[in-house]
Amino acid sequence: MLVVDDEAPLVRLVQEYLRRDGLWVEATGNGPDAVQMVAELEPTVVVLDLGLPGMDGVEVCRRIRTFSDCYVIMLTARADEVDRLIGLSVGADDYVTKPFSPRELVLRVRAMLRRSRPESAAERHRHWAGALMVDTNAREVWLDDSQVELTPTEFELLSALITEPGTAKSRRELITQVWGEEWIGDEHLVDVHIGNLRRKIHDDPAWPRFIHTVRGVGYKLRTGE
Amino acid sequence: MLVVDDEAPLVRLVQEYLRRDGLWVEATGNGPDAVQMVAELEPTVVVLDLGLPGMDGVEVCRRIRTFSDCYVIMLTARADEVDRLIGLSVGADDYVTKPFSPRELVLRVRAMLRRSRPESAAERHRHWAGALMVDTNAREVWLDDSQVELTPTEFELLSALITEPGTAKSRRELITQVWGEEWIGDEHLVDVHIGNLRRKIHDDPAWPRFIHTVRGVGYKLRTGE
DNA sequence: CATCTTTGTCACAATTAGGTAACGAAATGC
DNA sequence: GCATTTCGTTACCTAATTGTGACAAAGATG
Repeated sequence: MLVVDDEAPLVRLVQEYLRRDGLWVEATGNGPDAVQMVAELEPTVVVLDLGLPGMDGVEVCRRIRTFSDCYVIMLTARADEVDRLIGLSVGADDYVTKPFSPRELVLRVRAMLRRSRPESAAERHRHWAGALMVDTNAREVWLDDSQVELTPTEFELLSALITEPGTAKSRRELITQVWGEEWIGDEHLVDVHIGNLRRKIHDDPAWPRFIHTVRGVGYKLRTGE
Repeated sequence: MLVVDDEAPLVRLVQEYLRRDGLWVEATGNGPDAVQMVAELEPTVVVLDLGLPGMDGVEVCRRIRTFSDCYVIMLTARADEVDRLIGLSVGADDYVTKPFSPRELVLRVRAMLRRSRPESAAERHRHWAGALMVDTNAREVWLDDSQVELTPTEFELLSALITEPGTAKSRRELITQVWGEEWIGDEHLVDVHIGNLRRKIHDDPAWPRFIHTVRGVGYKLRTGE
């Protein structure tokens, strides 16, 4: 995702909006740089201002089109310019006239991204530890083909352990990951939740299949059986 | 969805209406580009003006018909031309005479999209979760062979859930998808609409077939029964 | 074995989260 | 312009979740 515009405040606004949407946004203010960056970064979508200093937006778009088939959204100050652009068949995929609402732009960008990969976002985040599986997308935990119901805290705790299997995690680390950085309270709380968790996944602390106690430190989730 | 007309304001108006209806709309003002775009974008429906500069709308339609079986809606300025067109069997599927109300056009387009071959264009617009089916083109929801009437908000909410089945969605994610980025208000609103939705699809929160509550996070739509 | 430290378990009260109904405002349809 | 639908908010109720403290059990130390 690349934004090309010489008005810095506008760029910041757009960046802010798109980043909040979880997109990575690069930006530049002049045409030649833009072409260069498209070549190097291979963005999926380029938002391009028509009135750039140095190199015209139309020219930038044409150059980009010689080597890339990324989506290009043109920004233009005057509505009647859109007609001209369409007539010229510059190669842009969409047009937005200034002033525009950031929301509108975000919607268009998202529409582009949707088109670019119809079936990609469905990737799953699953972790296995022997017979135990944690699906962080569905927020489900399965043990031997049957689902285990966990509370939010228990789920986060187990996730924290299973994302780095075999690694011993201190109580403080676990608290930071599950309760957050600035949580204050007794670290003993971790023990209680580990206890509840163990009961639900039928894990015996004296003979653990999954959650092993690391004395003096904390806990670890051991891969394999 | 492609609109071909050389009157820019009209095109923008139509785009605005159709986009508000959740459709993706491309546009061009001349015939050769239109043929090109139909080939590349493979739209389900093409709205085509009869009086185009360069290439006649009839000719454009004929060319399109040589390689595509998309629906074509013809726009014509004079009502008596319609008869001539029908006589010539140009290959258009519907005719609208100018001046027309944008609403009328939207209705016709939607009718086309409803009719569109199930195995060609519509596949990505239909989502199943067991006995529940959501058709985002027709904006219809079916449950066990009978249609369920939903309000716009309910429909969007269900769509947001069913497009990523099995994935837990936070209230904020759902709000962003249904109400938009910058919506401010209580996230609890989601709960209320989920409640209404559940009643309409006969889903019991205590024993859900479709919409499952993910405590501490939000909701997810679970595929399978 | 005696003692100290660390870990596991239990019960309980406070809090939070989710479901539902009701209601006025806004939008929509006729 | 009126009737109806839809929407966002609020309030209330129930049930689940959570942190704490007390105490038992297990492990380490010498």
